Amino acid sequence: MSDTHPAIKKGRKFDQVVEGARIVFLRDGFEGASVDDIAREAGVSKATLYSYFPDKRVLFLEIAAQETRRQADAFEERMDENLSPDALLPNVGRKILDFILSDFGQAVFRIAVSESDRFPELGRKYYESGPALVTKRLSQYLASCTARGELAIDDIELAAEQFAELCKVRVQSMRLFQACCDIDDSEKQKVIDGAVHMFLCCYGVRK
Amino acid sequence: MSDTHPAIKKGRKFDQVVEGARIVFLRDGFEGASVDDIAREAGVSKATLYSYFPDKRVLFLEIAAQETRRQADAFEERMDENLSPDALLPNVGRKILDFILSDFGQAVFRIAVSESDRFPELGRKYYESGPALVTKRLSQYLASCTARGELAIDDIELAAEQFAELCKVRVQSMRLFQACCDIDDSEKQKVIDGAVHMFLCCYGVRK
DNA sequence: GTTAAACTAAACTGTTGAGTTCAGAAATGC
DNA sequence: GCATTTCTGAACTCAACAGTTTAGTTTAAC
Repeated sequence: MSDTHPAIKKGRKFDQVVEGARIVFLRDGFEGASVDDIAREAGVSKATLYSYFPDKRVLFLEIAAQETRRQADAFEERMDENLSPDALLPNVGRKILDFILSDFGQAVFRIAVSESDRFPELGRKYYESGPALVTKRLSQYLASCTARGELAIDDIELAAEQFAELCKVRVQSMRLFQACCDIDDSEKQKVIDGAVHMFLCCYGVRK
Repeated sequence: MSDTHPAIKKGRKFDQVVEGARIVFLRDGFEGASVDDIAREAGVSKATLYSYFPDKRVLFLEIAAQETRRQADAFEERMDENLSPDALLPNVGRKILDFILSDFGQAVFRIAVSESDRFPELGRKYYESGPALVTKRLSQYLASCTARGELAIDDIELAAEQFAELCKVRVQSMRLFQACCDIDDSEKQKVIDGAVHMFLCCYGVRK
């Protein structure tokens, strides 16, 4: 059996369908997206679309699962545990912040918030593959710093979540609610510096 | 002219309509809510509803405006500027956290996130009457502390936003994405204590 | 008790969108 | 070439929902 791919798919336009759905769902949400829109965006007939997916709901869940995986990939890289906090935290902060502000990060967040009522699993998966994953990786790093005596942290998981949260200051809601034109680089840097400074102030060991 | 009320309303069931719309919109969002649902919930006929509001959109905006006002009221009380930070901040933290976790706070946030694309003004109003208002009040207080020499803060607005953000640690996303059964009181207290401790660590003056 | 305003219930219109069907065209395998 | 699978497109069903209309009922003011 020369099956290269898992199982279910069996047509040449499968990927087109998925890609079209991705674009439209991320742009318009579940209700907002119409199947006709998706088919048009995918350059595919409705019948073809329905030959792959039994209904809109299943298609949506497929996309959502795929996107949470994609989200997880963006954070899966292990951090260099040997770097000192004041060298590594700014990079981590920048990465978190850039993700939050990216079109992709915004879209996924918006979808997760507004559809996690209709699809309870979606909210949990988003959380696991996003915020929870970040703080897990960060916790591991902070633990090794603490072990080395570079940081003095009591509740490591709380500390990790605090740092991640501090990186969202100002920018998250501003972007989310279009409360401001846009966030320039110096603004971002201010937030990251603030987060790192506050964190090290609290958990850093005096030299 | 013995007009007691502004202008537009002119029937006895006006308040019922608004109340019904409030319940259904906050529960189901704009698309999710049907006008028939609202009329049923309000105990009113559809014709009556349409005698007050020209269409669903206007009704929604009315509710949204009302709810952002309600949200603002929850934070409008001025803080006692004479209290020391370690006495006042825990109370502020508790208030923020309780609001975030309340059904009302959750519902309004969810609506703001998912409908601020369809109704651009809504997002901004939500932001102004919620997060922005909190940090504004908090900034005033922090400024007076700094003036008294009780705190040493460089960028006051940033500090205010940092404190508010620290109060959302863990609980905000957990509740939002139903990632955990529920948040008990000791958990809340841990988050607040963590926020206050971190904040004072960074901005408190050494005694 | 009369009258006018507010309200009701239910049927109606028009639209939109999910999902189906099918006759035929295009690609693919051999 | 020929056969099979995949895809098309357009027309279709069906249900939900926004908004309207109407004939008739309730409320309340005087």
